[in-house]
Amino acid sequence: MRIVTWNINGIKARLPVITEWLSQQKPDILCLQEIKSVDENFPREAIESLGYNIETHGQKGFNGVAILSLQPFDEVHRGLPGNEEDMQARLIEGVFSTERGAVRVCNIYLPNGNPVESEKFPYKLNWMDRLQDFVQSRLEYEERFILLGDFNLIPEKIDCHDPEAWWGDALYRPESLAKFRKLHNLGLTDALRAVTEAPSYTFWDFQSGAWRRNNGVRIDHLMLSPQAADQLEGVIVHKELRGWDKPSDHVAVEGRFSF
DNA sequence: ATGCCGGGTACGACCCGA
Repeated sequence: MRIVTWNINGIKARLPVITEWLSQQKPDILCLQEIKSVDENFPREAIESLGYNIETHGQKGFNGVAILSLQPFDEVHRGLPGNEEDMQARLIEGVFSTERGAVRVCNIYLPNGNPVESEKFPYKLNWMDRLQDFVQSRLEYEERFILLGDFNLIPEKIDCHDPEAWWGDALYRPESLAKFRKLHNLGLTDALRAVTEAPSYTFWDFQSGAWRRNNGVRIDHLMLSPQAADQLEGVIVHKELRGWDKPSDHVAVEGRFSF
């Protein structure tokens, strides 16, 4: 099974790129972040005509996540528990059947958190606390569980073209990384790091010629339960997508599994 | 280093991203 995460920075603007890429690659599951669309306006027909089932969790203007799957969904869950006041659409989870039981795919758009002095940074940290509780409860199922998406977290120095410049940013500072380590230490495997020690950026800013200068960061991740990690066959960062016409600033990251 | 880019809303700037 091929399972992909991709922050597409607006479904409306990115529809031509997405349909072209789906036609070429035909992944089993494509998880999108930043659809920037309400559910009613998601361009379902263009994607359904390629054979995909679609579940969305959108909101007006910002955020929003979706899962596209060749296989039908057994279950769908929307939203991160733990704060009834939080209206931001940043999590959708799908459960799928295989011959050997369930695969649970949880797609997240973790808050950016900048500027650090604003209310956005404590919101990020609080969101990560809630995610910690959610993932801990999910791992109790002892299933093939994949937590993937735009984490807005730079795990290590190697994941950043210019660590000194980024240090202190909400994506790369002690409070953020402490919570990321805590999540990791629940027993999750960082899929990309399980297969390579090489720098493997997933985001290049639109500004300042970041792509041309390879000034990138790795912030899009697949984190695997032990049951999923045992069946990991490889990870592909689809870097070429950043060079397409009208690209997202993020590229797709694919995990290949033997289930 | 912020808002140089790019998308969204809504139609003229302003919000947001990382």
